[in-house]
Amino acid sequence: MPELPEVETVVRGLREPLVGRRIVGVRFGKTDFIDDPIALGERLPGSKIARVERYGKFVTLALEPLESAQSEFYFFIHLGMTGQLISRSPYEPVAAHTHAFVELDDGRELRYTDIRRFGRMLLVAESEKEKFNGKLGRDPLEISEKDFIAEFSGRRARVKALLLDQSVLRGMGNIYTDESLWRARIHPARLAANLSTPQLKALYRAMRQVLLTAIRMRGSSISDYLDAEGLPGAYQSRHRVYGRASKPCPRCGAAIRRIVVAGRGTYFCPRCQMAPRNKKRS
DNA sequence: CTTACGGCCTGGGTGC
DNA sequence: TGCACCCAGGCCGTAA
Repeated sequence: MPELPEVETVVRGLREPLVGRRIVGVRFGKTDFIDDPIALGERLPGSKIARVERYGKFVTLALEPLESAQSEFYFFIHLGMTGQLISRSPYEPVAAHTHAFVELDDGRELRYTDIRRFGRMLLVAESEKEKFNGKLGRDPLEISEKDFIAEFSGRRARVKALLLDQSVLRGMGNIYTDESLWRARIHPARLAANLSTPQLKALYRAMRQVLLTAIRMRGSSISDYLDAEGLPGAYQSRHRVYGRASKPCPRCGAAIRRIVVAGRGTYFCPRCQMAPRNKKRS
């Protein structure tokens, strides 16, 4: 499931095949994951891809204005849980559940495959971009330690819920949240406001370390995730708690537990990550 | 305003 | 062999 490191890996892999290319056509299969498929079909052809960027868990293609038309606009693509965005030759066989084809002027095409269709595609005009981006919080790799502490220390929500909240930090998902909390030795159900400054500093460093290492290892392939060339990542071999219920904690040997926090399956070490003192039993 | 929670979308995997 | 059910991430509505 693509989170920040996977999306970053996809974006890096798409720059070579996409930047500078002109879109010559688009074709869609099912379109229920696209905000306005008609607008996409009308506006993409003829556009030149100026930049490929990551914004939280979104891949964004910055499109130069059409010769006759107005301002720059952005093609936002969210991979959801099972989305893949892969550059292919049109002669290669088409994977099942492929629902979008973006044809390029060099004869290749960008294909979007998504088994669940929890992903999303939309066009955002330059004038709407600020408003759209305003709904998302800071990038976990760009926020300063000071701002991170300020963001968390006043909040009474569970620390895991805050890490997952895209309006607080853009890009964290279930895997990297659990891995970061384990590394920082913080129980996922702790209230953020109850964490000490040293604990918040440890969490900040753990989050950065986990994300940067995961990017270096090209993300985690635990279900359907593949990068822009169709290759899996390797970080799943470095997961310390995620998906490891009842296996030993790599640090202390205690059995990893799975609970539900913030509505998500949550893995943690009950010995390294001490439960909150006054927590309600559930 | 902040937080918690249930429901919805879809379909592969699991367990009976 | 079939099939009901669980679960995933994001988002929205509702309630406290």
